[in-house]
Amino acid sequence: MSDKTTRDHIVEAADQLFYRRGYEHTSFSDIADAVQISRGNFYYHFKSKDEILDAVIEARLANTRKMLEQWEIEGKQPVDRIRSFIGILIANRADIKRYGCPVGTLCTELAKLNHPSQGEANRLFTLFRTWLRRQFELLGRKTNADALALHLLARSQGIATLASAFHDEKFIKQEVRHLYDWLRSRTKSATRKTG
Amino acid sequence: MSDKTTRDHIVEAADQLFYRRGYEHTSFSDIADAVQISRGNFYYHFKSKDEILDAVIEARLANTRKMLEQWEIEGKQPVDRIRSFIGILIANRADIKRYGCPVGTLCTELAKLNHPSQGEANRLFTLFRTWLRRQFELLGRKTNADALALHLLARSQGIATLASAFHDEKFIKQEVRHLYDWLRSRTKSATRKTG
DNA sequence: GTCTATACTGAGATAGAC
DNA sequence: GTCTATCTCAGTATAGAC
Repeated sequence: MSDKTTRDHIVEAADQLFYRRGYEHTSFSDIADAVQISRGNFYYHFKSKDEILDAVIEARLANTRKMLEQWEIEGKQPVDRIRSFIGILIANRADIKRYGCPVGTLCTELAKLNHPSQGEANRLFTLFRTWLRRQFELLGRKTNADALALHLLARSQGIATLASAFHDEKFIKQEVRHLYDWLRSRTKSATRKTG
Repeated sequence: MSDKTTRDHIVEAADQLFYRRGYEHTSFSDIADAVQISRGNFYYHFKSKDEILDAVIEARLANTRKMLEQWEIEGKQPVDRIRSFIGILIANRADIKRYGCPVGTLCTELAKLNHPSQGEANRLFTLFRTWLRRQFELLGRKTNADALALHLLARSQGIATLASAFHDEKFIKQEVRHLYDWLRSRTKSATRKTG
């Protein structure tokens, strides 16, 4: 565990800071303080701040893939797996209340900056979307699995945004209950509408 | 109409730019270019960039109040008024696809910056929340009117975030249909659950 | 690999002429 | 009220010693 390279430490610290303060608002000094290295030393590991961002996105993609695989192992039934997804809102509620969703807020920021790595960041959303779609397909929702996946993603994003604005954890719990209800109603053999 | 002061022009241009590029990423030069004045001239009208932000938020609050009043005049029934709210997702879909929701993205950004005007910006959310709550109360949903208001706000935010990430207007229309369905189901005398 | 020193840029902000 | 000139500072990035 302690055989992490300096590079790994930089990426880890940057990941945290980009989440909490935003990409643009995080300076090299901020990261340097966190990793306890000098500012100059960065450029041995990365050519620019943008390269750090790309490394952070890459790391998040890898971690997300691992998490999704784990959920797939733990949950035999697709419903259980989707419940795992919904569950992160509860598990991470303290962070979400303070900083919002790491995926949503990063994509939103990069969009405003018109940043070249927008596409890379959006792959995080696509990862969840594809995975959720597959679970809904396994549930027998072949025709609208993608719509259901997007719907669930959107609901989660909205919950994160409002929870952060109003600093309200109770709201997260309230909405998560509704999401579980919604999932149940989509699980019953009834072939009703998407949302 | 053309008796707008320079101050008004600054606030208007800043409003647009803060929405499209974000607050931090917008520089005085950007605003100066848009308004066609020199950078130095700003400080006759505002003491700092933060003061421009406050003026922008103030303007948005005023515009929002006007809009809500208008919806209240146009829609005799509370359901129609709530439908007006949902309708902005369609009316502004082109902007939402590119820049997300002006309220949500501003509040999210200020939260990350830990900016002193966070509270002011959040009043925009509160404005909608209170107004929606009143409409749901008029609908006879006394006990959970606030939860319904928050739920609708969250759904809208999620739609805006995903539409922006995936650059997908069709998704907005799809989800808006579901929102109208949801509203219909909350309108029937049935006293079911919130979401 | 890591450091210090430094260059360069763009940002917010001020002073003072007109 | 609006301008130009300038200040200060923080940010990214580079050079070169160790």
